Amino acid sequence: MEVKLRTLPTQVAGVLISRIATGGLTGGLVPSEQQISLEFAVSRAVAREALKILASLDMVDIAQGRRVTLRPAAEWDYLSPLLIEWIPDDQVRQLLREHHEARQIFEPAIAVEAAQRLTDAEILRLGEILEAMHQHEDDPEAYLELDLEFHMAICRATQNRILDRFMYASRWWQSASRRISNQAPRALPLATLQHRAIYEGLAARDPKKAEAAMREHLSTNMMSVMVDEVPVR
Amino acid sequence: MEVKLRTLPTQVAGVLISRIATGGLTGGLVPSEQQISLEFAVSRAVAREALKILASLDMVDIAQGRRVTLRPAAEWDYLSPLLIEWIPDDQVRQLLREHHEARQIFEPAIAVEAAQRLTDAEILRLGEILEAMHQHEDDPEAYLELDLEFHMAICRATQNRILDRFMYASRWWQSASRRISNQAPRALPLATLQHRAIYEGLAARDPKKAEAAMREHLSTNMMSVMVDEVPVR
DNA sequence: GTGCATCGACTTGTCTGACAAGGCCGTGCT
DNA sequence: AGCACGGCCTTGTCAGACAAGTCGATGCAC
Repeated sequence: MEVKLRTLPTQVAGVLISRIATGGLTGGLVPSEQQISLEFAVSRAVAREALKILASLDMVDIAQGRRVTLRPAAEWDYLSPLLIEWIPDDQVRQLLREHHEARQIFEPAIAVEAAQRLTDAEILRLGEILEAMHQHEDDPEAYLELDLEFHMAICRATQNRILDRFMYASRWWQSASRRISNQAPRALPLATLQHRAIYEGLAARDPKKAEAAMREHLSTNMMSVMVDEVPVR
Repeated sequence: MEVKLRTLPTQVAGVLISRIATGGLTGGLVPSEQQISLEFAVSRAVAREALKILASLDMVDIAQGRRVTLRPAAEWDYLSPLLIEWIPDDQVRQLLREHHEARQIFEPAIAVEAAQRLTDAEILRLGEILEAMHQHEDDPEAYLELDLEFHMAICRATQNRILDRFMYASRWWQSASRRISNQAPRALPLATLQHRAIYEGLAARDPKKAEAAMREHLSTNMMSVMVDEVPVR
């Protein structure tokens, strides 16, 4: 019995991604639609969609008449789960650190903005999520979902769609980061305490307090993320 | 004579985007591949690719058997030029402000990180760009390119691919923002002065000085971006 | 009446083959 | 040496077909 996990183009794109990311391209050339079609025994339509996926990750350029060209690795979309899934573990580990550094930059700033703008309804909602987190401290997966929702809700309260987009686009890294830090002993109850501190700063509409609580929370997570022994996925 | 500006799927996607963004969908339902194919007189393959584009903007969900469903507007990719191009001007104007706010958060932080990490070669390169900017103060388009390159180079120096991605992904907004602020009288020579200050902070590897110069630069730009009369594109 | 299985209509996924349109490069002419 | 042309390869678009999955309505059994 065969389980169909993904569509064909996604699978093909995955192989191409890993081949590109590890430098396994014949002559450094991205294969053409026809070459892909032949090698993977799929129709040209599927090969075509696979290449479109690579293009959407900013990994290649596609133009009529010209063959598909590789783009600089510095510009690839390292926020996409599909890309992350197919690059080597050590790169993922390093990216995880980089993401955490980025998070330390904008999450405290987001807390500051949110503290100045959030509505009573949003405060109420945060309180609910916080309570639910407390209730689910024995269920890591449920806790993780609530944790993400908590941080997203704060970001949403900034009324800034650009910040929101950054946050949303990086949610794979947010999940990965928490999955790791939640492995520490008594991590969940401690996290609840820290989230409560953030909540209180926000509920008091005190930017400084919210920011400080957020920094405190992030520095706890950092320790887990920096450890090399933990599997990244 | 007809000029072909874009591929067919892109054009169709554009119309669908504007229809979705302005609430002009019949019954709130995203049309199916066949409906699109009939309405726009294109093949199903083109209709299909158009929908894939919408999906890549996080505007819709696609799954076999189910018809295409609309996703919440809060999660759309407001960094994509294609999406921006097809939403109303007042939204673009508002998003421009939001982008500037986001920029005020991470660009100073990037300056801090860069000041601690950049190599001699990178300092040299920044100096070259700065000099080129000075030379092109009478050519707004060329100046804009150099300006973007200057800021990208600083971000690149942080050695953080997540930050880099944010910066790269938001380059449409970076361009738009500068195109506006460069309309002010004597904007370019003033900008060169401010960039020189940033450069000097970085070259001295002085995080505080680089950060302060960056903030100064951003606050000048802010004034232009906040003015309502200037066309956003 | 309620619950469930079945069927049919509709949707997206994949395949095949064909031609159009555009870019690249070597040939051969000037 | 330079340029125009033409073949070859590439991506873009079209058409029609069948597979596979979802959803709701129908109708049967209880």
